Amino acid sequence: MTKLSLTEENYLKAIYFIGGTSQLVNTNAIAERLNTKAATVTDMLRKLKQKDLIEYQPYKGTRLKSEGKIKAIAILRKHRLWETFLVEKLAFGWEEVHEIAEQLEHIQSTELTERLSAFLGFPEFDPHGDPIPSKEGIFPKRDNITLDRVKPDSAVMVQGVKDSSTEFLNYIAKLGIQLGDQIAVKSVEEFDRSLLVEHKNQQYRLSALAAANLYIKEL
Amino acid sequence: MTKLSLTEENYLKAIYFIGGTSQLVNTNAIAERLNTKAATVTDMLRKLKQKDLIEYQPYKGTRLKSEGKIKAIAILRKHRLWETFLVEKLAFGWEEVHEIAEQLEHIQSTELTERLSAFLGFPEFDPHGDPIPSKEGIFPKRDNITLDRVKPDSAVMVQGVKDSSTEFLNYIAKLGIQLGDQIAVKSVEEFDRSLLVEHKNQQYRLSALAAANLYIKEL
DNA sequence: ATAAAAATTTAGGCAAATCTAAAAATGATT
DNA sequence: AATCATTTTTAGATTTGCCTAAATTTTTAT
Repeated sequence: MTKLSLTEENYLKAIYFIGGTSQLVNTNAIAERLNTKAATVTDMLRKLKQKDLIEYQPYKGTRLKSEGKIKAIAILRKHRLWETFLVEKLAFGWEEVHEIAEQLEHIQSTELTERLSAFLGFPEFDPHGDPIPSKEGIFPKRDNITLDRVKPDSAVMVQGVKDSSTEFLNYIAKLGIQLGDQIAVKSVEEFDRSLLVEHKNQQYRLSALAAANLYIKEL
Repeated sequence: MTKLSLTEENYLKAIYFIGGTSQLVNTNAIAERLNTKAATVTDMLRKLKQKDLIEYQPYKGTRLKSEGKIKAIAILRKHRLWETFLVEKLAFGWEEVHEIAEQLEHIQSTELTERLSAFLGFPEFDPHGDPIPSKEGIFPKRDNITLDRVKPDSAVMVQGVKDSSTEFLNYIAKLGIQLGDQIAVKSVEEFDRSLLVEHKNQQYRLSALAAANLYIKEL
């Protein structure tokens, strides 16, 4: 129930993204993700432990405790709701929204979060296709098939991206791939498992890596 | 162009609210508004002066310089746009929104601000009836205020009608409303934004639609 | 198994924003 | 014009989040 500082929230979020809700997370991994130094992370881990938000044994790593998980998931919920708002209501491109959502996710008001969710029609997935946890912290189910799992000659619809780095988003933006698009897989190259696909009446080749980062639904 | 800290922004805003764009503002007045101590304010004033955002002579008070004015007005613009969003899109009551808007006003993204404004239909007044400065920092003229933009407990004079259909003119004639009449707004109903007004020693209720079509001047 | 490498923590400091208490400047009053 | 009250600033600390450099622990490799 204690109100966390913006920095504390970002640490919880980082631990959550690296290790999820159960895996041990290294100090250096956190430092790298937050562009800070290991020594700084150690300081903060001691503080978060004292607030009972994380488990932490010096030299052994850290993981979220239940209070920490709740906080981290609540921030994620806000982040994805705001991204949905930015894309669906303000017509931002889905590559542009992350930075702004990073700020908006720290706004403190559960009332606001819930009204925003209602305004957006209680969305379960954000514009990247990532699941939006409910206010109780439950994630909606989804078929997690990626494009690289698909047999040749199948038609699929793009449901989301796994890798939401700017690089990847830019890449697929360049190809013109958007949520809801249909893609037909023509063939798969034995050698490097790259795919020959047909998309918007064009044929081109997608690397295995790119395909592995596109969530799809088979049609 | 320099990015200001949240605290610096709040100081500029406070100076703006107390002294507007030209009046000298006392250290104590700022301390009171920000619930802080005079000594703290002195420190910050020295810092803001160094950044050339304010004029400041020890013991003499402070006032905004042009850069400071621009920043303060930009924050005000964001605050009022967000309030409009919260009330009009998320159906908050207009008493509840201030605290949330205080947080949202610090989100850094001009792109976001401008798209929000567009999404709201380029509003010129917020739900309290306060003017929303343009992105160039220009305040809209108050001439075109309609009765629905007015705060409760304000007295106004009828200056004209927006809708000049026979139906509307007949309606206000039936109520006995004429140009130059004084109307006092007693309260605004949350539910449908209808107004309880006092006019010619009578109290009655006006719909939000009727109020939106009456141009008024605040007294 | 032991030394080298890597990861992590400790120690000591710095900047921002805050505070209290004391000193200084201003202004108001006789 | 001298004093007293008020306002403001200065001085010295504190907290938070961050840093570098040195010390320590863990892991890896000979």
